[in-house]
Parts: sequence; structure tokens; C-alpha cells
Amino acid sequence: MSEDTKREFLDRAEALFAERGFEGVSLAEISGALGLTKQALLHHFKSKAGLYGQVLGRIAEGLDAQHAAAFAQSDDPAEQLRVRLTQLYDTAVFEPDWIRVLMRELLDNNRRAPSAGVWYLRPFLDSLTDLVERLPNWPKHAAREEAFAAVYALIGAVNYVLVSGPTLSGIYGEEGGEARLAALRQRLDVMVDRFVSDPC
Amino acid sequence: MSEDTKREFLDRAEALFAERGFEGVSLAEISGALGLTKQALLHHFKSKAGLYGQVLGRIAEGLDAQHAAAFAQSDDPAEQLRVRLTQLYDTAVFEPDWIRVLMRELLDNNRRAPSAGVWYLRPFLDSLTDLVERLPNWPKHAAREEAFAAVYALIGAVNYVLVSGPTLSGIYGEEGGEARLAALRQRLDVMVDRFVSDPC
DNA sequence: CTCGCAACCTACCGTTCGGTAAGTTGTCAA
DNA sequence: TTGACAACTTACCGAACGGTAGGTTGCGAG
Repeated sequence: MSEDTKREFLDRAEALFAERGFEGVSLAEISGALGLTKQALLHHFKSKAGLYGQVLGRIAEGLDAQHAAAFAQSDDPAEQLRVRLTQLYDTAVFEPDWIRVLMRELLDNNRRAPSAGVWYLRPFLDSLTDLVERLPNWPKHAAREEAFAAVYALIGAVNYVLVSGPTLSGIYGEEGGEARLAALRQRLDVMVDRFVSDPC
Repeated sequence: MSEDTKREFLDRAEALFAERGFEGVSLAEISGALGLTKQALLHHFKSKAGLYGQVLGRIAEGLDAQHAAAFAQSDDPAEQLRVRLTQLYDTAVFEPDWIRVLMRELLDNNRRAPSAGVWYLRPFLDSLTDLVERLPNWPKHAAREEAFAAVYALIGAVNYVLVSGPTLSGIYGEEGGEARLAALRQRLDVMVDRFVSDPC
């Protein structure tokens, strides 16, 4: 299987898993969307779980790459954190499936991950926590949990907001939903700025 | 069916839907957990969707009741908002299934709600937005979307955090997970205080 | 020319799904 | 004593599920 083909397969699977979750999507549906049979899919990925695992793996790699890019962009931890959170917002806008899959995984993971042996979220969370601890005005005596809590509340707001896109449009109409997302974008900038200037 | 029995049925269904989502739970599983047959369940609730709908309805009622209680507790909008957000945090701690079901619904709702005709989240969000607009130091000229954005970012942080409980324990161990949740509770208090004193 | 292999197919498996049909049982009012 | 009704049962149904077995096809290397 060529890299292009594989990417195409994973793209489609990712979109469907994002929309309806692991249990909500059937192999027949994914393969149908790709214009081939269920058995062709199983030929390339041993099982449904295997396919899902590769989708997750690709997302984890993507987050890793983002972090590396943010880290390379500046030497200032405050700036790195700002860049990183902006990246996450943009990811949620331009790769909304990532966030939706991750959110579903957050809800389900305690069931699936122990058997899969993969806590793929951990590096992502740890690297963000590191960034907070390196802020110049972050208190030296603060426990690591506090840094974690600070960053988690921020990404929580981002993720929660962006998962909601379609639902907000449903509730408030296309226009009302988009106006709210735009307002949220501004609000998140304010929160990040406030936090970076005074993490307390 | 007595009220007690019905509550028991809905409690069990709610717990299972929270853990695995609508698609992830079968009627046989729910009825099995209640010690009766699948058909007995279908006798009381016409369909799986009907059962799920009643679970959602009960949660919506609960949120409504909370809001009324917060509103009755004080005349000061700032205090009302503080109480309301604290309520939401406590809800997430003492009724974690509510938040998990709601989060799943947020992910799925754009698919299910239009046909169900129920945007049950709307009154919840609108009442919170109203509270923000009534804050004494909230700018008069600000658009309604901005008030919405402010409150949404806050409940987003709360919800995201609390959905994660089990997963955090998985990643960081029982102790590490709980330490992080405790730190998050403090962090959320800080965020709420900051917002109420200067919503900007 | 042909061999091997990846890609993909049809056919099928056992299981589980949500839901229907047609009773049986227990209770309680008339 | 009877009759109505709610609660719950067994026995099914067709459809869809994930997955297996065993081809068929097409193409590139030898």
C-alpha cells in the first residue's frame, strides 16, 4: 500500500471516528466511503481496533510535531506557551477531527487504553506542563500538579469550545454559531494572555 | 411502574450511557444489569432512543433545578454566577455521569438532536449567559456572543477537566490523578474569581 | 513467459443488535 | 369470583456486526 493510499484510508476513517466514535462506525461504512469492500480494509489493517489505533497514532505524531515546532520558534517559555496554545486552537479549527477523536478518547480511554497499553495523551500533557513550569513568573515552589492544572484548564476551554462547533450551529443557527465561535476565539486569547502575564 | 423503579432504571441506564455512549451500550446490557430481560425494558420505554431521551430529560431537569437554586440564593449576579459555577463543579464530582453524558451529547448531538427536535442544552447555556450579562462590571455595549463566550470558556474548563478523571488516574496512577484533580479544583476557583472581579 | 505477491473480491461464519408477537403471572378493584 | 391491567416472560425476526476462508486479478521482477 502506497503512503498516499494509506493516508487516504486513515483520513476517511479518522473523519468517521470523529463524527460517530469507535462504536458508532462500522468497517463496512468506512470501506464503503472509500469505494471498496470491508475485506479490503481488513487486508490492510488487521482489525477495526488496529485501524483505530493507527488513526490515534497519527494524531499523536501530529501533536508531537506541533510541539517541536513551537519549541523551535522561540527561546522564551512564555512565547512558546502562547504559540503552543494558538497552535491547538488552529488545530481545532483546521483539523477538527483530531480534537473530536481525542475528546472521545478521553471519555472512553479508561476502557480501551489499559489493554492497548498506550496512554498516548501523556507526552502531550507532560510537554505542556513542562512549558508552564519554565515560565519566568511561575512560582518555584509550586507542585507539578499545579502546573498541570493550569495548563489543563486552558486546553480544556479550547477543546470544549471547539468540539461544540456543529452543536452550537444547531442551537443558534449557522450565523449565531459562527458569531459565538469568533467571540470564543477572542475570549481564549484573553485567557491565555492573562495567564501568561500572571500565572499566579 | 413506580417512581422508585423508574428512577432505578434510569440511573442504571444513565451510568452505562455515560461510560460507553449511546452506541456502545446495548439494551440487553442495561436490562441485564437491572436483573430483567431486554423486553421488560422495552415494555417501559418504547425504544432505546426513548430510554436515552428520558435519561437526557432528567439531566436537563436537574440542571434547571440547580439554576433555580443558585438564582434564589442571592440577589447579586456575581454571587449567583459564582454559586452556579461551583454547583457545576460539584455536579461533576458527585454526579459525574451527568457531565459525561452531556459531553458525549455535545459530540453527537448535531446528528441526533435535529431529528429529536430537542436542543436541551440551550436553556442551560442561555441562563448562564444571562447571568454574565447581569454582572455589574460587564460592559453594557458588549454583544451577547461575548457573554456567551466568557461563560462557555469557563464551563468548558470545568467540564473538560472532570470528564478526564478516570483517564487521568490511568495515566498518572490513582494518587497522581487525584492530586491533579484537586489542583484543578483550586485552579478553577482562581479562574472564576478572576473572571467575576474583572470580566473584561 | 511466468512466477510471486499485494490488492481486492465473493461467500460465508457465528454473534449480537433493536424490536415484535404472543403469552403468563400477580395484583387489586368491582 | 372475575376481569382488567401492568409487569414481565419466552420465542422469535431480519439486519448488521467484526472477522475468516479462499479465490481472482493485475503488475513488476527474474
